[in-house]
Amino acid sequence: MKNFKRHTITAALPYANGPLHIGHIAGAYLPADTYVRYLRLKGEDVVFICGSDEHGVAITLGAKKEGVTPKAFVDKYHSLMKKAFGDFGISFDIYSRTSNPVHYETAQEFFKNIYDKGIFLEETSDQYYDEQEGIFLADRYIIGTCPKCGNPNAYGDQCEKCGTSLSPRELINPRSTVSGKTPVLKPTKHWYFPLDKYESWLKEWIVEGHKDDWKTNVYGQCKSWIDQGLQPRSITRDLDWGVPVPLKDGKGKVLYVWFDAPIGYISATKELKPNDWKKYWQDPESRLIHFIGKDNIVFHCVIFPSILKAAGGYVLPDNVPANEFLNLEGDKISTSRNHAVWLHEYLQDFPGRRDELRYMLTSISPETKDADFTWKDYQSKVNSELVAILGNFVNRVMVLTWKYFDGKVPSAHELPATDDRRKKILNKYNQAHTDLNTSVKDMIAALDDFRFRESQFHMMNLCRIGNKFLADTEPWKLAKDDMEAVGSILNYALTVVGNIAIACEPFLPDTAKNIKSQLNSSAIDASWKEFWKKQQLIDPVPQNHQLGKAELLFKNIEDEEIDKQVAKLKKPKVVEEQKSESAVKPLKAQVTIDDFSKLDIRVGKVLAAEKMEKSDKLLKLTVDTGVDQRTVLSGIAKHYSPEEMVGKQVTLIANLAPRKMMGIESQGMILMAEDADGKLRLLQPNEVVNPGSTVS
RNA sequence: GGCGCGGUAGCUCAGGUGGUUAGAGCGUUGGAUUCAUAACCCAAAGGUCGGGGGUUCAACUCCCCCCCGCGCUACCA
Repeated sequence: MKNFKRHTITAALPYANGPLHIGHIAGAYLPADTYVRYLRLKGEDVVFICGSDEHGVAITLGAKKEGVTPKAFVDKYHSLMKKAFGDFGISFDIYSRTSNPVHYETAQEFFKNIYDKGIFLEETSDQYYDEQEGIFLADRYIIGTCPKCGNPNAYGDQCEKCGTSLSPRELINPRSTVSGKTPVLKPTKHWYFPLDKYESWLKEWIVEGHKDDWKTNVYGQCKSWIDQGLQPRSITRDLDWGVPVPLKDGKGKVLYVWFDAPIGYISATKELKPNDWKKYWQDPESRLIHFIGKDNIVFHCVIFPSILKAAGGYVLPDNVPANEFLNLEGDKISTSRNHAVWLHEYLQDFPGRRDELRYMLTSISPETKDADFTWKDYQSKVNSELVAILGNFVNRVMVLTWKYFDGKVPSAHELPATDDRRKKILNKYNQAHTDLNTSVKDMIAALDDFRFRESQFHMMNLCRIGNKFLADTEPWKLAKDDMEAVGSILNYALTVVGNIAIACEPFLPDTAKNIKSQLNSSAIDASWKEFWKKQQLIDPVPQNHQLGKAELLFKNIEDEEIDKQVAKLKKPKVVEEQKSESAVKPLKAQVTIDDFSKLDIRVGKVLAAEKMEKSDKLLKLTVDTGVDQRTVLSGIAKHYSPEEMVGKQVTLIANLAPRKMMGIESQGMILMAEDADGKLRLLQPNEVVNPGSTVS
């Protein structure tokens, strides 16, 4: 690997519309924090950058639903997340936010820079504008009469009845679905970033250049994207919340959120280092690493680097160690179903147990595939690894030293004396020493390679070897007649404890501190960073040094504690205010009873059902509508199997214009309820009725 | 459906460019031990390496087909 002078480490900017859960932590922030702590311990020059991503439509909608301004909305979640990160001990050098003035300036400069180079494409088009709401309307927020078939409720992008794809301007009598008013046509200009022009460069840089050093999941995802062909991406929006487009004709427009968000890394660095931020982003000897979840791969590997490239003079990410996802008790983590372990709640329920969560999340880190967090597993990891292996080892060494030497580090005597017992001790010592140094090297090699799970395992090996060393040498037996040997053994055991205190710091910072304080190390640990340079055991505790009192590092997690957590998941709490509200869609424009009565809604019975060829979502249903039997296609394949649909009563719109999908005509539409998760459930009468019964 | 990433002991995972009895930790069982939070140490049992073909003297490792999980993408009227 190239030798870099400094490191710029970023962790994905979390979106400021909800609290953090363990999936976020395991995906990006914990690995990033572990890596950064490691770099700092090595004495590297490193900045660790993060902040809240606070722009985008989702924020404005969320704010609207809570009846607050976007600013107030993001303020709330920004401080919530910042506090949770702080409480958990993620050691950002700065946790900033994209609503900061510095960020506005930076993002605008970026835009201007690329704009001035003439790289952007500009396109002006007439778009409908809702004068009452003062907003431009996206195509699907406009309805009107279809020019082809006369359907009065065709959407701006497509008519449901005849299936023709439309543009909003073809509609007769367009209406805004937001206000119900007639929108007016206004020209609006947008800017596009020509990603396609960077295709060959991306191929060279990623497909060829990072074939071997990027993770397979990351590389594969990028290659797939690039191979599919890239297209210009619009990077501006008609919106009043965000970074204003810094051009004369950019009034009322903001930078699209994915354009401004990654620039947030740079603005945050500026905020942190106003005078020399540039070297972290522009000096080729700076190593840029993005820690993200897999949902962010293309932005960080393809789009943002292209933007950096266009801006010119910026370093590109050297690596993007993206993690897969974390599941919880066998299910996807879901905010709306409250199927999640919220970071702030964990910290409340398990005070003083930050390292336990770190340990658990690292040991199941979704580095190569989705992982599953279970509370039972958490308990087992804490009890049988942290308590039994690490905590126990440190404790028994401390207790032995106090017992035999009043807590003073005994001297190491030359042991290879004549008798066999001492020879055996020397053998065991040599064995342990070799194994320990191997583990240290393995641990550090894995850290360099972003393999944190494995690295942490090697760290724990130090404790395993330590335990074995004690069991092999049995100092408590020697105490009867060979205190010199006991002293040598404990001297070495304390050396191991000291090295563990150093080695565990990237993974378990609180534990490191705790062990150090038990070793009473404040006066002696100045040279301990040598460990990271030499990549081998150092001699951290001098003889005669007075130790502090022994204290247990970890407590066992009792069954009741995890039972409580599991129960909490099973019984989703009476959903919290803003969470449920933000999941509910806004009301559509008012209709009259006449509008409603045009619909022929009736109950039918499913006679047959089969999967559509080549489709993941569509089921082909044969429905008895009372008046006929017909074929209806429905996008419910993810939610219902063909078998369970047969015989079911369904509600359908029977007079909807037929529509061809995947080569087959659908004659009607099955009504479904969709919850916040996107989960679909059939709408049925609560008692069986005759097929053909109408709904009104 | 297309593309990408995975599918190895009960659980979490290792297994460059194919080569003797497929490994580790945790769990389980048995033993030993008492310095230690019934912890530690030793040992054993546990896998037709998702399924089926093929290439090869030899495949977990290469090729083809299929199944399952996850993600991106198209069809959800």
